[in-house]
Amino acid sequence: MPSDQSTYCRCLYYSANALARQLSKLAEEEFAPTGLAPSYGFLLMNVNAHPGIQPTEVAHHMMLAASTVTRLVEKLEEEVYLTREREGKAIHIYPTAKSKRLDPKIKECWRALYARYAELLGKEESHKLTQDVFAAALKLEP
Amino acid sequence: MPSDQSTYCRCLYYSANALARQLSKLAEEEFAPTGLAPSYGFLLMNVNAHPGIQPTEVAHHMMLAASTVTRLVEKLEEEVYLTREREGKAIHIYPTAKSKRLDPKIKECWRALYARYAELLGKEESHKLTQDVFAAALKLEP
DNA sequence: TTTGAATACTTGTATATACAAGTGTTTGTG
DNA sequence: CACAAACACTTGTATATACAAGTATTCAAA
Repeated sequence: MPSDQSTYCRCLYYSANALARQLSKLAEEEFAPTGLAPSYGFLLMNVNAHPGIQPTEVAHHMMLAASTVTRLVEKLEEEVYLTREREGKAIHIYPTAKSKRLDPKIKECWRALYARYAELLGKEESHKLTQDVFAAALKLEP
Repeated sequence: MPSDQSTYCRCLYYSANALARQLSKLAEEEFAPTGLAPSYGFLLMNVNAHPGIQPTEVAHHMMLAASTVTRLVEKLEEEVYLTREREGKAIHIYPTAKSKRLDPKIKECWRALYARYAELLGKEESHKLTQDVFAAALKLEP
């Protein structure tokens, strides 16, 4: 219940973080059936769709730092959702059977998440907002 | 350099988080002259503007969990930017001279941050985006 | 008036994320 | 060829944030 007349509402840094936090909460709830936090789910989808993908590519796709991807992949490897294979200086990431088996459920959760915020924000509005927000994120990239 | 054709760009959870991360990076840079991370700066502005404010109110204003506010205030008290006074079950937060002295600089940094993303996103666009993003964050609040 | 519920905050613990520095590999240039 | 620069990843460390459970205070109802 933040005050609408708050000065914060005029700051994109603040607003974007607030929105991200709210959505993260929703996403965590919706991804609960997978037993994974949303970022892990997204990463698995990525690897399932592109077996052999490299951490750097994943980092670019997800707009995360390379070190963050290392950490995520590490955990998912521990839990046998994927494997890493070194090839020279490069690493290739492959999904395991466990990961492939989970893929439909992840996608289901993803759709449920979409349905959830589309319901709260309006279908058209949420679609437009997603585009605008994504475009802005791209423009701010270093 | 995320692929524009990425599936991610259609997910608001993902896009909002990406935007928030980029803006946090900008904000950290712009707030560097204050010696504070952006959240601390915003909190101080809040307390400077509302001496005696309670943590709960701050949490509402900033859309943060109460425990997060406790943590932020704790640090700022250690560094003598503010003081806490208990009154029954309530706590009141007051700025110190140090905090009041810093206030203009914080506001300057805030303006610089605004100028920075307005330049990158376009003035009108960033203004509109801020409104839309804030409105969405409000709608998603529990 | 006692007691149970609500309120306001704190504490323990966990997570996602990043930066900077480190390691190992490849590539290009003198 | 040798060696420096560039690349791809990992590791150490730090931060913001949250949830759940805990403490202390106030309020309401029997």
